[in-house]
Amino acid sequence: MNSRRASPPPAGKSPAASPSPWRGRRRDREVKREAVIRTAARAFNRKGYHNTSLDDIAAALEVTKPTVYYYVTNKEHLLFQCFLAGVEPIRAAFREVRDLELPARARLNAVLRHYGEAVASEFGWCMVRAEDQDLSPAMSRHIKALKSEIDQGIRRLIREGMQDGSIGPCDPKMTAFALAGALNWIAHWYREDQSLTPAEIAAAFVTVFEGGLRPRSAAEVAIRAPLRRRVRITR
Amino acid sequence: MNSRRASPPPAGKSPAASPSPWRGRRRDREVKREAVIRTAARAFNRKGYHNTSLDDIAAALEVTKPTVYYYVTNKEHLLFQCFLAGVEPIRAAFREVRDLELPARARLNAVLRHYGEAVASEFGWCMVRAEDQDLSPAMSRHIKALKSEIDQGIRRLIREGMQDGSIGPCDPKMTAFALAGALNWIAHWYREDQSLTPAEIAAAFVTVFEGGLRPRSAAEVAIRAPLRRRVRITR
DNA sequence: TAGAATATCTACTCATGAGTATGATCGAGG
DNA sequence: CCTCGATCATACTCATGAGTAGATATTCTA
Repeated sequence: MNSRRASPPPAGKSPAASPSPWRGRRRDREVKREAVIRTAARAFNRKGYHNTSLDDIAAALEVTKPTVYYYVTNKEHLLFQCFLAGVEPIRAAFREVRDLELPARARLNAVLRHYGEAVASEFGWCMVRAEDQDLSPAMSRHIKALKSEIDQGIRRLIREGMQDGSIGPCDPKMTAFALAGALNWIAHWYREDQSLTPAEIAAAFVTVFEGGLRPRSAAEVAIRAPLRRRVRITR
Repeated sequence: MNSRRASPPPAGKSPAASPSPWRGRRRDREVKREAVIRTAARAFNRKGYHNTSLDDIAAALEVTKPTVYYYVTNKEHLLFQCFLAGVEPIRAAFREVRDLELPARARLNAVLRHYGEAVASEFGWCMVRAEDQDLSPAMSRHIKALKSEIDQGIRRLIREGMQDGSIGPCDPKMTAFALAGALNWIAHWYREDQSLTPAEIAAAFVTVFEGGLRPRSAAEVAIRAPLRRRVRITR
């Protein structure tokens, strides 16, 4: 019922930032394979995994479905590849930061910034939303392991921060969940609201995480707070 | 390829906390309708919207598909009803808190606590994950409006908090996104990790939001921080 | 107790979409 | 310039799952 192939080749529909390496069939295998992944990621991002058919992806690449299958084994692997493309920068961030001579909070912030940018990237949605429900047990395990690695990495940095004093006392597990959750959620709204760049968003979030809601001087609250508001104590 | 239907009626699979009102056919229309919704929510929560067929839901209720259709118009409406069941407590929280004579931060915290509990509830997943991609334009608009209402409510409380001094200066929009995102994400991991009750989680999160990462006295950091860590400045 | 609702089931239709069998075609090396 | 393998398309198969048509059974009411 909906979009199915656009016969006239350059119909000017999707600007297609990368003009797709399918113009004549030279052997740039790897390039094409990556184009498939990226195109799939974009489609998943826009319409969701289950609402995207491999015909859709093929059409976006101006080829047919068997061609797509020539580059990936099946839809599930395709999602998995998108996931990998999404997490890799995050794992890289951990590696980059691992040996820096900085207090743990600074290292954590750096990781979180990269994390946020990754989530706002093309592959962010796939990474964040790759659910075990849609995957075979094997893939599910694999993905879960990678996610867990990241989670543990964050917790470790939090613990280190509590030790070196750069992070206040807190529950590492819950705090890690809160931080990662806030960042993961970017994938849900960034599509609609691109008023900031990924880097700006990541920076803004880190600022929020840093300070929390409480004003710097706790005294100030007591002075100015309870004066206004209509009455009626509910219930 | 994976799990599909359990033929033997009471195979003792899901304990079914509520023993389903289908025992003889008295007219408890509304009760049954709600049972359908709740059962659907549980199924969506466990296997995802797209991996749950109406046959599955019917089987869980020990009836057949047409019976389910007797109570809901279609799958989409079913998801929508689950969504409504999920958001309603949150909207109620805003109403409850609206006229309290408390600093805005306290009111915000109360809302966030209810929010967190709602997300960890049976309907949390449906509420959080009801995507416009899976819904008709009309429903999508409706859901988006409700989500926006909540978002705006949080932003307003943040702004009020900045005015009455109970909340430190920040960007209300980004802060609201961060808070809501962290809470929304609970729906993703609470299924697997139920080591805490929803109330405990909500409380823990609010604590994190309150203080942020920075230690209470900023001075302490400078003293203890930069002493340890192996070398190698990456890149 | 005879309809009239109300509630549920059996047995379909129909569209979609993943995945494939098989054959055409292109481009490069001999 | 001819063959062989790498690419790609046509034209399928097949399972699944949403939604429905048309009984049938049960309860309520007059």
